[in-house]
Amino acid sequence: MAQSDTVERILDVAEILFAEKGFAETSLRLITSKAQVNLAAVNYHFGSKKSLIQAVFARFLEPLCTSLDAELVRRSTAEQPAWTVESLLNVLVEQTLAVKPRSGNDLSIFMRLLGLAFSQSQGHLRRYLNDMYGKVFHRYMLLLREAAPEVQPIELFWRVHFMIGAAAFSMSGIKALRAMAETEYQVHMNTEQVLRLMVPFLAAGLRSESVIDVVGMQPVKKKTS
Amino acid sequence: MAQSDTVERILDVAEILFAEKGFAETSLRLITSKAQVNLAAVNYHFGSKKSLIQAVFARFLEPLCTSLDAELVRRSTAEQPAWTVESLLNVLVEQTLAVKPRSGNDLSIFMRLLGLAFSQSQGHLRRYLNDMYGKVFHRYMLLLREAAPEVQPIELFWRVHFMIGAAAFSMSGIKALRAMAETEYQVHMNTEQVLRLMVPFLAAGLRSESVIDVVGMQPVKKKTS
DNA sequence: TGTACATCAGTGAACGCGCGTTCACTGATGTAC
DNA sequence: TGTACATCAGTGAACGCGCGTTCACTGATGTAC
Repeated sequence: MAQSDTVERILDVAEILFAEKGFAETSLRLITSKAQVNLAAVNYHFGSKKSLIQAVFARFLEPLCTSLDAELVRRSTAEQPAWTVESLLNVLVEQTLAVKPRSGNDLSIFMRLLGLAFSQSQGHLRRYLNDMYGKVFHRYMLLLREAAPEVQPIELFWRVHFMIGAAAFSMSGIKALRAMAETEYQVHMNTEQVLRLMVPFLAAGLRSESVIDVVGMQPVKKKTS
Repeated sequence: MAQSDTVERILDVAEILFAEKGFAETSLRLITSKAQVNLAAVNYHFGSKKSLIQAVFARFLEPLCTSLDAELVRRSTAEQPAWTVESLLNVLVEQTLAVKPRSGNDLSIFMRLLGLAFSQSQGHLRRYLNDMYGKVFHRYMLLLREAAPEVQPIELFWRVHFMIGAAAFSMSGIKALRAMAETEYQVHMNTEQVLRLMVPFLAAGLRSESVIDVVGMQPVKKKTS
């Protein structure tokens, strides 16, 4: 066995199984047996199960965030038409699609993992992702805010999370949903097409008229007042 | 101890803990010790951990689905203005809010549980929920289709799932998200306000202009051709 | 009214199991002299 | 070129632990005669 082909094999299998079953429900024994690797190898190479989870995320988020960040900077400094909500959504879709081709792994695995990162209560993971990729997310949020100045920042904050939810959820269940759509409407769609279907839905939602003043909010009380 | 006050105590505690930590991460030992109840009592009263999970859902979904269904029927048969996308979303929000006041439990617990139901891979739970509450969901889908006739059925199918995702995801992470919003914008919002914030976002997305012809689809090939 | 039995909520202790992790060890490869 | 040692990926077996579940049992209450 060539040097440390083991590490890749563990990551490949772990990625698929985590996406399929979640973190707590996927045991190291299952991962290592499917990867045809010794049980102790995970702790040898990664140190712990937690670190393995982080490594799985790093492997696909690192290139995505790097290239997304570069593209945001490039098109912001170039003399180009200003960002619109649509163009911001589109650049996200394009960069996600561009990162995809590693092994035979499907785009939907990435999306499902992203969804899990938020919904499973892995505190360590949320902290890790925020430390590593918070900067890109923040830049994206700023651009989005400029592109939709009529929406109040806090409402935009929530809308972005509605958007993440729509994406993570649909993508995470995309296999089952596609099957349902096929039997019911006799039409086949791939993951990329579903992703593109999301753009106008989300753009319209993000730009829709503000209701935050109707809903009402209380300012946070200061501790010393 | 009066007869079977135990059952309620277990459900109360389980509901909170499941919402907080997820199903796999919440042990029966933790539930029974917090409920000050014997460990074996869960299996005595519910039969298994799976059944306890289902019982937790049944206790709050049963009244919600019953009253939602009744309200849909009532307003469909009454001589009322036809359903709009907004009024359909609003009736869902209203019925959810109306069910809330049982013990001191927060609305966000219900919402977080709903989110978990989709995102944790509990196959038995998804099957159970579909069996019990699939009928109401189907009725709701039909009304939505009538309210947005300009959107092609298959695109509406996907958009409804974008919508479910947005709701399930934001609600399942609502505690963390609210904390972020508070530190960043110095504004406190409760679950009800977030829920109402979702309505215009989703309505605009659902009604947005169709792009399905641009995205392109292949008709499903018949097996014999 | 008194006795024998049935029912049933609840208990305490133990069961076997699968988990993440640890550790002493192997065996191949590289390096120093 | 040969020997001694270091490095390091990988291994096999065991560790202790917490888990869901089981089971024989208790003790209070209800019922039949």
